[in-house]
Amino acid sequence: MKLEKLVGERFKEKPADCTVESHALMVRGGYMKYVANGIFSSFMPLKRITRKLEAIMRGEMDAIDGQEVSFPVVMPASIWQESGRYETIGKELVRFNDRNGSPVVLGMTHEEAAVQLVREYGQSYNKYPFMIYQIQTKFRDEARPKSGLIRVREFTMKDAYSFHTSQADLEQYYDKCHKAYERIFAKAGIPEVVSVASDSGMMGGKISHEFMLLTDIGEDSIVICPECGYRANMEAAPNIIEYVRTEPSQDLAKVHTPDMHTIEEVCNYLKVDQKQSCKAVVYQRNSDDKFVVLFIRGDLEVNETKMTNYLGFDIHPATITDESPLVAGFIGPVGISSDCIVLYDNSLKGVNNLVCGANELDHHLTGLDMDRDVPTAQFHDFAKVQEGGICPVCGKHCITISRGIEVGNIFQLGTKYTKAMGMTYTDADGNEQNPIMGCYGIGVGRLAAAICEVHHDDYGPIWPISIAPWQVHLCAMRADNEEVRAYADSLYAELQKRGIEVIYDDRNVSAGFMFSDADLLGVPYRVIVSPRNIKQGVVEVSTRDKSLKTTISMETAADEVAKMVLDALQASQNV
RNA sequence: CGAGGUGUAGCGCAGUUGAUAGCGCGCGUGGUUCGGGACCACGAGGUCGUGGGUUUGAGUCCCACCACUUCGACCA
Repeated sequence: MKLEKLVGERFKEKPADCTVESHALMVRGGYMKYVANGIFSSFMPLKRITRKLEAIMRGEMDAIDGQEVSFPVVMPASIWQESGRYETIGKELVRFNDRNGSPVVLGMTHEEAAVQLVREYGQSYNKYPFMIYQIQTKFRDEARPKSGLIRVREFTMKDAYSFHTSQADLEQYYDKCHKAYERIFAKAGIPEVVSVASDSGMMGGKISHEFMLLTDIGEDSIVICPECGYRANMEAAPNIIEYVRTEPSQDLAKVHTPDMHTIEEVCNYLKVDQKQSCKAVVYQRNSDDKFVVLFIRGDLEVNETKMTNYLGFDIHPATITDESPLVAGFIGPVGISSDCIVLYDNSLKGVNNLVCGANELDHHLTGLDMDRDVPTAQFHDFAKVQEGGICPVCGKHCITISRGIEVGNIFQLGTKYTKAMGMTYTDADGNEQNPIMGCYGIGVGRLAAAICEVHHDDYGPIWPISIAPWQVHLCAMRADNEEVRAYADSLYAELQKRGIEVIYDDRNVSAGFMFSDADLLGVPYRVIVSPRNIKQGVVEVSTRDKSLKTTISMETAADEVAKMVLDALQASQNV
């Protein structure tokens, strides 16, 4: 490929709306173009990267007996009604009517389609287990797309669905898939991806893992124990509490706390540690705005996912008005309105001598003793784990919290979809059973962006050779020089003859211009032919990551470069 | 959905008290250059987001709407 003919432009200035480097570099490097909110078109360099990522995924999916299939982008609402998700999923699922007025949806995930495809096939136990997968477009009408390809509305996903006749078989396959995923990320050049225990959310099922690439721009918080290796998504990490009780237990007393609405203000005023306070965090049920009040120790933050999971319905932060049965800023467990759902976090269990709201304007209570004053309280875990918190596995105070990009996930779905959609098989004893499912996803574009995010410098991406759009970036400096052109042309042909993917820059432009473009394309090997080098009978070879910079003889350049590339490629696949 | 911000050439932006719409990059032509985004000359390119209003006159002031964007909410 000649760079001169490559469609798409590279430019110097950082686009105004880019908040992350991968976004800026991929726009500046001519990889993609904005179309609409959360929707991009790709140019050839990105297409070549994603094609290679997809090839890696195909290889690994095929290796664990996956069969590639294709599900539709537009599906009849009926199969989503069968699973129940037509009603339960929010506006991310795009629903519209076809010309006949029949409701249809845009595929945002394909469990329904997978069950629909194989429910006739899988009627006997002896067809199991099997796995089907596809690599295809998904559309999710996200509320807030951001960070370039990291969070978009339309994207390509590798999604796989496995079917089993026993939980043990699912677990065994799940583990195989887990290992396949590790190989995929290692081959794609980011072996540092870690799997973390996660919350299953709308997918259903119990066990699930997310594959996280740790970087500060990540949207997820990950709880890590450096001592024992425990890792979990913040959403799913249990918060362990140390039991704290002080003696003697004081009597309840009302204190005047004028205009003090936050727990910080109250604690500063009363000169007590926030750990000796009980704060109220108020939500409302989405369906009818009924108030849900959570009492939690003052220094902790609420994990809303845990609340939603416990409650079994969705909530949103409350709007408290004068008509509400709550006194904003002064809510406490003693004498709280019975017109709300009241929850207590584990952090308050058995604790005494707390400061809390008095359910009366400008007043708080001191001396709250949970056992004595709120004897009916039931305690559950609703808090976020904090930096330095207690590891739920090894019990040490060493939890660290990192940010990560979720590049893939795997779920043990169980029978949620097969049961809802009436997929059954006859087992060896002649009984009807629902197959047990697992599903396994990787976002292709997000993966490309995530790799860029952790593999770039100030000048552009540094693509791992396994997924780089090309393997060699050949620069003919002073292409108006006959010798340069003749030699570079022949080297271009010779490298291609040896199976090397070459992007060839023979434009008659200045060196800086040429190098800047090469940096933006991030091709791992750069080969420079120039009058200066020709005089010395050499070509220059360097790697994009600057780990290698050398010269080799013009006579053997094609063979040597080809060997370097093929060796590096081979090494990247030995994982 | 809540709170901010921004809409002016392909991109990044300036545009003062209301009076001929500008700069840089990019693009085209010609020339000079040539190892880290060179330079000169000439040139093309604009319904100033949309609609309404005020005014002799609106990119600029007022109102409404739309789009985008940042932060939250939400999210396999």
